[in-house]
Amino acid sequence: MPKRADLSDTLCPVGRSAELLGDRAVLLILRELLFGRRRFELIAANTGLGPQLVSARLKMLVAEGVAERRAYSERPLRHDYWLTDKGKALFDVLYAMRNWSERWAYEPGETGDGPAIRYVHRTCGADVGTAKICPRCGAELGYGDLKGEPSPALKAEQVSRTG
Amino acid sequence: MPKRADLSDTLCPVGRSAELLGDRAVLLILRELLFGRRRFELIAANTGLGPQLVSARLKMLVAEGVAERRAYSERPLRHDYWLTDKGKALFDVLYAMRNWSERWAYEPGETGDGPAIRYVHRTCGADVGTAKICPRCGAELGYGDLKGEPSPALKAEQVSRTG
DNA sequence: GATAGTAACTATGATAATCATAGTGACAAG
DNA sequence: CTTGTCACTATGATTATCATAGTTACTATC
Repeated sequence: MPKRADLSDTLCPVGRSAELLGDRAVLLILRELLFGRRRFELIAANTGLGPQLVSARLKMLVAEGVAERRAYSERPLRHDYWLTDKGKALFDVLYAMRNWSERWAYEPGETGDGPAIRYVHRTCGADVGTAKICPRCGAELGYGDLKGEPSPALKAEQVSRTG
Repeated sequence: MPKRADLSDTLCPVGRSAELLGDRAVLLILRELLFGRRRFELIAANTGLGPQLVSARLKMLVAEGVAERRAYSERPLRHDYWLTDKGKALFDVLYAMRNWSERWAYEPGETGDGPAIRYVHRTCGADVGTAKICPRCGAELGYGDLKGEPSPALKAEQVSRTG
């Protein structure tokens, strides 16, 4: 490829975020970080991305202020990656993607019985389905408000990736 | 590049949609289609993408059932592209991207005074800001419910692209 | 104290996606 | 019959991505 066209100077808000989010590797890494998987090797294993690509994208996310690199051990020196507030706010985007997929991206019965991931509202316990606001208590649903439970089939897939 | 890793068989809903949406060109084309710009040349001009890429992505969107190719003129034969219901449902994702950008992706004052795009709820007239549900009437906000008004600066940018 | 293990990366070469630019086909208008 | 429009396709250079292997720095085990 040639150098990718630069949209970072467009004023369009979709164009701006597309510069960051219009990249499979970035989306997959964000998924891992949002699920609380912070370690390099775990991210690489779960996403199936090569270490070089993971490394490059994590550097980019740090440079963009979306993630933060922290030492979690001094001896031996080890680092992991945490989302900043700017990064946590991307939950809404990935949640919208998840909702779209649950509705449109599976063949009937492909995920077993229910959704691929069941989300429960932490504060009231309701299964939110694919709603944007909690169907029981009406609260908005953002980062940290939901507890995700993968279906047995998805859980099996995740285990097979991490070994 | 090598063949891009295929995620279309993953059960993870984010992974599945990432296969489609983790691509700058796709996001930009969807933006155009959601804004009602259906003609090939207009899409190419507004996105800044080359015709080959636009052509390839539109074919893919049609193959995925996200868009539809229709003849809008018989003589001369001319085609344009319309979103299907599956495509219209992606509004939620792009709207979440827009909301994130409005909050996190601009320097202070960069868009002038207000947001880069002001959204008004069609049925009640409220300026929704960056809310997920209408702050006045409480309705959920989906495809077709909002009227977007670009800021003067963004409008100028759009005009400069299309000539 | 030499070997094996762990975690976070970096290096290398092959492959293919992207870009810039130019060109095509079918028709309409002047 | 030349120019213009619109939806594309063709070509070659560039470069991002993948697969695989290697590196660094330390710990744990034999």
